[in-house]
Amino acid sequence: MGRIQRETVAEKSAAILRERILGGELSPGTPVTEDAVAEDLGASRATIRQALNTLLMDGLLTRHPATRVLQVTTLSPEEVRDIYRARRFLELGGVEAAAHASAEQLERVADAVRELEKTVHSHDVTGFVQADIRCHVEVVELLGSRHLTDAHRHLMEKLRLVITATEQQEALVRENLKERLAVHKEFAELLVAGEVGRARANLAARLEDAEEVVAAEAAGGG
Amino acid sequence: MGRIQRETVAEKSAAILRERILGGELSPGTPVTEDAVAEDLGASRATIRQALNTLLMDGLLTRHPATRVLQVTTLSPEEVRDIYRARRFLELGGVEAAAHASAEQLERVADAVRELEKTVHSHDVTGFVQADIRCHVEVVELLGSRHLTDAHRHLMEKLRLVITATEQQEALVRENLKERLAVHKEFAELLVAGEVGRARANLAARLEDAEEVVAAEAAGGG
Amino acid sequence: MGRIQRETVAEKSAAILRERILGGELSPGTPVTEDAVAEDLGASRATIRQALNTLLMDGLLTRHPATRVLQVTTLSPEEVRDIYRARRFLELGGVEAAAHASAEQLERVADAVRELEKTVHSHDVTGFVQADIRCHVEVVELLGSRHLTDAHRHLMEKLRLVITATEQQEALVRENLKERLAVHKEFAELLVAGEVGRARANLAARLEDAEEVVAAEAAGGG
Amino acid sequence: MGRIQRETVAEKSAAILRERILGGELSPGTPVTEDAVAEDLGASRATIRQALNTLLMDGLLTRHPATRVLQVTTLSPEEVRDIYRARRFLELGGVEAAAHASAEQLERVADAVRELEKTVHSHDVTGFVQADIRCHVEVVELLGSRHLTDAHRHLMEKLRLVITATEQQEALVRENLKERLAVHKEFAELLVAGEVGRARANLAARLEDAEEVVAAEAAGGG
DNA sequence: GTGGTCTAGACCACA
DNA sequence: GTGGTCTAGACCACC
Repeated sequence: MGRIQRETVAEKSAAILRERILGGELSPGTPVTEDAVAEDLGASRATIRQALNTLLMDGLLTRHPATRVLQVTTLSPEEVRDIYRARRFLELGGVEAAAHASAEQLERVADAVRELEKTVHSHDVTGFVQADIRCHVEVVELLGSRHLTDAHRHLMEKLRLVITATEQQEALVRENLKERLAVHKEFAELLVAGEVGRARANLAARLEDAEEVVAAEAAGGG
Repeated sequence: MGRIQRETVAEKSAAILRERILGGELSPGTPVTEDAVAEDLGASRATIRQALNTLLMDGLLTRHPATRVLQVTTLSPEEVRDIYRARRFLELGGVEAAAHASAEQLERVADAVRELEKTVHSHDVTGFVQADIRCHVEVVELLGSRHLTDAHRHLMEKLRLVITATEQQEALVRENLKERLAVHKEFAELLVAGEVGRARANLAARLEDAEEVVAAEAAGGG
Repeated sequence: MGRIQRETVAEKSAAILRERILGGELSPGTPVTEDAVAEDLGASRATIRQALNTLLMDGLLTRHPATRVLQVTTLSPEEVRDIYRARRFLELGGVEAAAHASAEQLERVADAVRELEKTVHSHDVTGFVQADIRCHVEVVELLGSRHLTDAHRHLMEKLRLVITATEQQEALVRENLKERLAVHKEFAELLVAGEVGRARANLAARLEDAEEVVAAEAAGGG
Repeated sequence: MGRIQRETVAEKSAAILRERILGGELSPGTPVTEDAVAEDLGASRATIRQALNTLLMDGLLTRHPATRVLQVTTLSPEEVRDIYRARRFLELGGVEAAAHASAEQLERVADAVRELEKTVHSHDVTGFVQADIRCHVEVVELLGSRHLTDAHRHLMEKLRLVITATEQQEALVRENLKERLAVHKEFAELLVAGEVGRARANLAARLEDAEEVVAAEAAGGG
């Protein structure tokens, strides 16, 4: 725990930019030039280049084919739906796997939900979103493959591009926070109780709703 | 039509190195230093750095924790099994999805098998391996999500690290080439016929066998 | 070994256009405008301009004096005869030089003929034309000056403008492929045997025949 | 004759630079950057780029393989000898062709020599060099192929890279101007008289001498 | 509509 | 930091 963590300037830069993008500070479509970033972060262009490359491969940045200029990725509705198809497959697969999961594994899902509950009580919307994500991640963990959870984490990150915290959405979220918590709790209970079919239905319904909201957002923003 | 596409020196370098690694020219554990590669490929260190970073993120290179020197990734048996868990999930999921797939989609799987057949007739072992991979890729395509097929492609590439074409293996492969083709053909027929259950069993058995072989190889090589 | 080499978009564009012209895809007289090419190849006008300039200086494109529009060069019969005068001088000079050439050099000519033989056996007409050209190039190589071989290569390329692979010609070529091979083989043997006079006569006759055919073609096509 | 000749800025720029290089104003090895030239000549970089490209293809500029920076070409002694091999072949071939040349054609050679004589009388060294070149060009003209004379002109231009007017050379040239004129006159007379063999010897001797001088110069300069 | 010219801005690579 | 490379978008001139 007390271990020193070396982190290169490039990695730090990438992390900062990632946060800015996913936090909505840099909205989709914004051009991102090496020079500007280098000056802004006070690093050399070569270093920034590396950082941008990381984000490019993560899909957070996209290169304009002609000008080669980088810009914050704009997710098309079609791509959002593709991601949801993938999520559905991975997460529902996780639910299915719950039937053979150890009690310890299931407990981690339940724990994620409890964490979600805390954020509701403290009216912490940002925390809610993170905890919500963790709830989904833990379900995929049930599949027992690091490679699959990595792929899933990647999908979730990409989605954050479009779920950027607009004020309206925040307000909207606040409205139904409790409602959503209830659904999550029900889901966790079903899972622990071994009621795979009903847990599956619960999750599927949630994903379907979310897909529509996010796809609409992507269509509107694009 | 004849659209031109640019490829930077860094991309070219990465592609060359990737081919060397996956082709077994650079075997797992081989240290890879910026200087050496830079001189070898006739590019500057900064450029090579970028290329190596790409491969690092692809998992083809690993950084030695102590010396920070890059080396060709050595897959542990445990990691091989993790990859196979992921493959099993994705590919068997693809089989399941075949029930709702269009005739056109199923045709692509059948086509991949036909291509495999050709390589057997022309005794093209290298081609066989590639066609074999394509057979599996096409099954995952049935899931209809680019993100999932990308993830799968990534897994397959990593596996090539350990399935490197040793002469012994080639000989071994030659032995049972026809046998393996027969299994593939049966699989394709079952899939097209809508016999999901039996197709699933066919594929599951193949994956299980392969996992044991590859995991053993990884244990031996490491 | 695996040294990387860069190729600019302009160079790539020039190469593509050259191939289209020499391959007969763009026939003599066809107008070539910057805009059209730029859009077709997906490059900017400035870049394409550079590529077109290269081809202009190579003589593959000609600028219409009035409209200043570029068009694929149409070789006049007179120009064809000029080229053949030059070829005759260079190639017959090469034959003369064979008297003082090393065995190794002569072997390269013989090798070119052997390559020609292969293409006949495999009924590869395209390959035949290329190998035929190489036979002539190797003779000029005997002169031992890179500048002369460059000039010769340039002539051969220009001729390809009018020897474009029309189907009729292909058929015609197929007819006398073996016959032409025989003459080539005899030539190589004479050369290696040091029979300069007879080798000279052999080559001179071939060039004279070819000149008539090509000049007629140029007269007809123009 | 009174026709208007449009000349693009790029062409003009190329001509100016060519003159600077061949006139020794820019000596071999001097780096030539787009920016500097653009500012110097008052044209845009795109335009200059085109001009530089022309000179690059003419062999007057060379691109440093690593840095891609252009610099005035430095001729190696080996390349000088290659050029002389080519010149020997072309010019001696021209002499040979004199046997079948028209009186009018031979007259042009004689005229070139007369022009040379004038420059000697007016002590015009620069003019002497130009007239000297014309004497050689006219001989190649006897071959009757524009393509060959073009190739020859190209060789002569490249040589001017190393025959740059150093003061010492100028002095040296002044010394033997008359002597060289005498040899030229003898050559023209032999040619007109149909004494091909002796004309050939005359020219061959001159070329051999020149080759040694120039190759030595190239070795010294490099 | 085609070509010639130019500006402005960015990326790419080397050193 | 320098230099090469490329794009985008504009203006003018000519037929």
